[in-house]
Amino acid sequence: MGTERKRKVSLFDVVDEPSAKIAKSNGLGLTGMNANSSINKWNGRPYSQRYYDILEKRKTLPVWQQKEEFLQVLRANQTLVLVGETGSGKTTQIPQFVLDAVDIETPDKRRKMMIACTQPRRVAAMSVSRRVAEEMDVTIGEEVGYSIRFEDCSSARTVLKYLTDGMLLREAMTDPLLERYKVIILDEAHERTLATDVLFGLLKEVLRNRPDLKLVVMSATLEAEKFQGYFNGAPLMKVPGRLHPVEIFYTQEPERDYLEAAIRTVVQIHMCEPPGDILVFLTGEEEIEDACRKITKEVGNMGDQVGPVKVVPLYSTLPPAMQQKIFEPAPPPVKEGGPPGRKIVVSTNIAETSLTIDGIVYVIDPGFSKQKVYNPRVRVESLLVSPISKASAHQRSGRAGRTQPGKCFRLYTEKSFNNDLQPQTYPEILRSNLANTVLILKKLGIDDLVHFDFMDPPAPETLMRALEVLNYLGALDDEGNLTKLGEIMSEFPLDPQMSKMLVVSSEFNCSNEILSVAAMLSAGMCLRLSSATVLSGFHAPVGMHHRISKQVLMQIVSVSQYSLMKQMVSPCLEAQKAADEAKARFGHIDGDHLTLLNVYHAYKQNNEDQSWCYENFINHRALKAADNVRQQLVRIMSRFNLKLCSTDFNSRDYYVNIRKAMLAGYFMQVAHLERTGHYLTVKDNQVVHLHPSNCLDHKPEWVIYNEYVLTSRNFIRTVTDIRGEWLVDIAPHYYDLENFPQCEAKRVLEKLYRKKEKDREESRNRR
DNA sequence: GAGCACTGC
Repeated sequence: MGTERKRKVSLFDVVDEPSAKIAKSNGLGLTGMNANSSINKWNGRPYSQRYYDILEKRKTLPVWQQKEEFLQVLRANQTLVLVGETGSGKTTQIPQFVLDAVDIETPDKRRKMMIACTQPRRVAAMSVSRRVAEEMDVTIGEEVGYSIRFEDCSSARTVLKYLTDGMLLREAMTDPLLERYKVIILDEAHERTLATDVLFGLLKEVLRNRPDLKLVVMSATLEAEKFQGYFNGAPLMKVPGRLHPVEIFYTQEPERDYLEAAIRTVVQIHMCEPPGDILVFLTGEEEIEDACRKITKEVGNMGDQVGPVKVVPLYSTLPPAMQQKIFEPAPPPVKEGGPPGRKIVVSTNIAETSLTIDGIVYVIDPGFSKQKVYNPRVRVESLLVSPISKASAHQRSGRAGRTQPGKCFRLYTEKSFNNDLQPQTYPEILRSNLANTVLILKKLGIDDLVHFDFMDPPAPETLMRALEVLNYLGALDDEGNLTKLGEIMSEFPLDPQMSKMLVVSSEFNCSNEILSVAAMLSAGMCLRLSSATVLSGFHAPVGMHHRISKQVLMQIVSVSQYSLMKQMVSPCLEAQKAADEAKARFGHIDGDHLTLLNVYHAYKQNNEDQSWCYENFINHRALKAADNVRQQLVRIMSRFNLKLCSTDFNSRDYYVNIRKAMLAGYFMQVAHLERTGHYLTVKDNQVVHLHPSNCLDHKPEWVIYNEYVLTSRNFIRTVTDIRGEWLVDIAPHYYDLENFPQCEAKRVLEKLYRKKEKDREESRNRR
């Protein structure tokens, strides 16, 4: 871990100084250190700077004072770019202005049209619409509503609808000209989600075909000119934010170990700075839990010369009940008149945009985050710890100024900030597997992907890969046109492989079961039931003994058990027992997919009972989510008259059919066990290892896998045993030996093809 | 035998 962090930090030019020396002068052993001298180090820096230019802000009027100007510009233009920092009130105000400005009746006066305001996140769509409904004094779901997956809170009377960007994209699939809308507002456009980027290109075309439609693009400052350029020089309006000034500090030298530096900075702030809570940005769960422990320990070591602290971790996979802790107040002084307490939140990027914590005065920004990257050559998405962008750093520092003037400590040099950080985070569309996106584009009628007007065009190789995958799946024909199958597949909110598996499952007489497997996978379930999972607590580095494996916490243990287990003195044995029991109960030796199916069946057989879940180490919340997904998938299946059916459970084919149906979707994600004892992915010939979380009791010759995870090694996770014969039966077009790299798997396949040929001849002769 | 940033449909 330590060495890895060093490697990451070296992305900023690290001074070649032994880490020991740094640790000695600035290290964690702060006891007895002169507090004031350490704080002066940053207070006295000549290069500390105020980031927000307050004078410039005064030049711009607040959003509610610019209404008339806004209405004029909107009336005169089809597209308008509106720039506003967090706290400008644009998300609630602008849609209400629009409502006043435009005639929402169709020209023939026969029906009303709506104003759509998109948000990247469900919670935002919901909470903002509620607030606006309240401001307008209407009932939510009536004139003002929202629409998110699983929940449509709108009616025939709705004129202003908040919805997620993904939802609007789905709507476009059935209503290509978005004819029910008069104005579309794309909010938080600077976040550049996949859906927002597709909507950009799509809306640009729709605007040409619908002169009556208007588009408002709302974004934070930094990329406004780019949006303006993209939308043919649309006028740009600015509204100021209402953030307090935040003072930015940089380190004089690059930090060798950002985790250590972050902890040191927390302790220094706590010793020397006035009251106010601290927010620390780190990259992932493990790092965060580690930091929390170390901070608690460090502060504890200092005794009662400093105030008490409440250290709170925050990341998305934390149960909601635990996430709530970030809103609890800082602890009171230990004794009356003693030093005040402080809340310290250690968080992933989730606190950068999705979650807002009031009362934060100090932000510590080490300059890194985990980012998704896609390698089209091996078709793998992975997470990489990378330096953040300037925009992201700006966003992070802004978190310090929500309630009062704040300070942000950047654990990198000002030179690094200026020279090394790229201005913007790469948009998601440049970092993702686009198979699903291409399928949606095709369904939207975009035939020429190469000339589609992407704001940032993806790499041609990524598009080629996506087209290739869709062609192998039968969603596109050889000319790249959407097939009937592809059309059905595009309706499922799933990856193309999974949609394919589902659509063909009726033919394998197991659609009921495949629905459950798909729902479980889609709800993010990958059960880790092996005892080794739990045992990791023992094998963890010194100081981590009391830590329970996160898999146990999140995947098989319910929320209420989480707090319980955190308090246990030696939870490892308990957790191991729990996992062993769970595995004994639900594990299926043929694979993890089937184990997921077992868990789902058991859950249903026990009437979705919460206490049953608790007793059986099942995460009730996750199962409920899976059930929700399943219902949605069933509705889509019925819409296309896809039969819901099962093989007799007592039949030998029950599991065989399920495995075959899975293969029909996942034939491109197969690995073969070589004589060396290693697995090689088929065709790509990547060496991979079965993730130790798997439930198999043997190493099958062929496996399908759901995920390819690049971490310390190349792992395939959620794997199921399949048979070589099925490959040549179910996906001969992919297992076409003419077009196959030389390898052991090829020789085995050759044999299988010969055998198949022989069998065919024999049966012919018998006739 | 290991370790999943964050969304969304």
